[in-house]
Amino acid sequence: MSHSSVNVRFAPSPTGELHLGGARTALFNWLYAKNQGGQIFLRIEDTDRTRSKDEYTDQILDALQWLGLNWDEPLVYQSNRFDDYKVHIANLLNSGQVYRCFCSKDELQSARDEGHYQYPGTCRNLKDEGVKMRLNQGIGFTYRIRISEGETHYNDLIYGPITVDHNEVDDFIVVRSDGSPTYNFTAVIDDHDMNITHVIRGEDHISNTPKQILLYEALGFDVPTFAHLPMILGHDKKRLSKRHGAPGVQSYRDEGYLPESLNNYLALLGWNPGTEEEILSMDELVQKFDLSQVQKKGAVWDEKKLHWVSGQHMMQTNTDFILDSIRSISPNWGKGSDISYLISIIELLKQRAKSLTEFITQSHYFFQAPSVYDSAGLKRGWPDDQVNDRVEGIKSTLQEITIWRKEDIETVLKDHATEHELGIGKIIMPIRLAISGGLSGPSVFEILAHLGKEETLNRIETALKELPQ
RNA sequence: GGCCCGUUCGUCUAGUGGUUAGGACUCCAGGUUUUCAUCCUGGCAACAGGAGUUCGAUUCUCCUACGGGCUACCA
Repeated sequence: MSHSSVNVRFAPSPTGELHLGGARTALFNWLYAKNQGGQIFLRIEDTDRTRSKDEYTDQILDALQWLGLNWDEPLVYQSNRFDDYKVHIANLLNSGQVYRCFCSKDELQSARDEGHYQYPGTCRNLKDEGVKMRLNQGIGFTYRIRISEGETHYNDLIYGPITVDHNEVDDFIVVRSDGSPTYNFTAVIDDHDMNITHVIRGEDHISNTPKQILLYEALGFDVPTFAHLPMILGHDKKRLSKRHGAPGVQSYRDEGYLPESLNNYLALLGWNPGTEEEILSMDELVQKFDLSQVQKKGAVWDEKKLHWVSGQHMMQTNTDFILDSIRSISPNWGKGSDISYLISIIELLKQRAKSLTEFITQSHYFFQAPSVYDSAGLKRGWPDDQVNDRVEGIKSTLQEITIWRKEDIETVLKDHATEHELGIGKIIMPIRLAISGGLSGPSVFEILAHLGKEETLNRIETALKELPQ
């Protein structure tokens, strides 16, 4: 393994399902790793034992798998690493870089309530006897890092140079009174132990970064390179959350979006390939991805554009694959029909279905006669019983067709129109209504050919009986 | 309150010390289509504000405003 190889990680905490922001972070990490020929690791940040749940871990892994963001081994759980953290704490305590703080949560909270936002340093310089006394009294304590004066700066791959004065960095807690390590502490140790070279994460971590750098230095570790990604926003420009009705990644799968579409749109949110291309395959994304093209500004999530991206991908997607994908979200779709029939239906709908669910909702009439007729459609296409006479004529014409294929049907119906001096629309609209229940869809001639002569005539017969309503 | 970050059409974005400030989504109008969708053509629509630097600033600097993030014994 060469020294310059890139290692990145995605480190979700299993306190909820994978949401869009997390997916975007995962994607950018993954794209960067693949682009650089590096590796991407996954770390489950489950140090908060009360909020972490295994079912969320499962959901997150499932979502990542669905997105195709496969990760390298090993998969790291922070909850398995508590012993490692303890060793480092002991060392830091010995060297005096960390000290025990006996202040209670309530004390600290009330100080904050009074407007003192920073830790007042109450226990910073306790003498050994003072510490010993409190320990003997059984007073609970946390460990805090001792931050010295100065400033810390680093060069963010996306935001550029960032400097923070240590006055702004509290002696923050690294180990809680229950003995569990906090995020900033575990993240540093893990990123070091996992050989992470590039930390790519959300912009909400910018202000954690100086704290972590200070910890890297205290522990004598090399500091990795940081890159912070802008947030994904809701329409109110606030960070996207459940409040915006932003669901987990799985619901996009259930809504019928292909992973490639979601990835493509997610990539476009805060990044562009430097050209005006917008529809990109995973391979193209990997090839063109570049952190220096990443935006600093938060980006508003736009469902409509996702839908458009999805439609573009759908047109380019292999039909067999679409069939498999439809079946994966709706196993019973087209059950009982030949695969070749389903394939031809997908071909017909491919240009108009922008998601897998739209294939399903737009294909009902290929499998069963319409049970209701669209009312707006009836107004236009079958307003009164004059239409019935017309349709009777069309029906007889269709009945005479011997070879039931699209071309012949088309010819016959067009001839019928000419013969009776009717606009072709006058013929097609009622027929479309009769066979599909609505006024939109692929070529009527195609639909008739697919349904077969008998089924077509049956549906027309039914419509003649029931319409006009 | 403090600190950090940001600000080009409604949204995603391109862009340069001198451009008719470009593209995409959405929306609207027209064309193609038997319908819908696709596709094509056209249209609406932006440099947050104020100073400064400069012959000239959307572009560089500063200030203000606005927005976001952090300020937890969450991650």
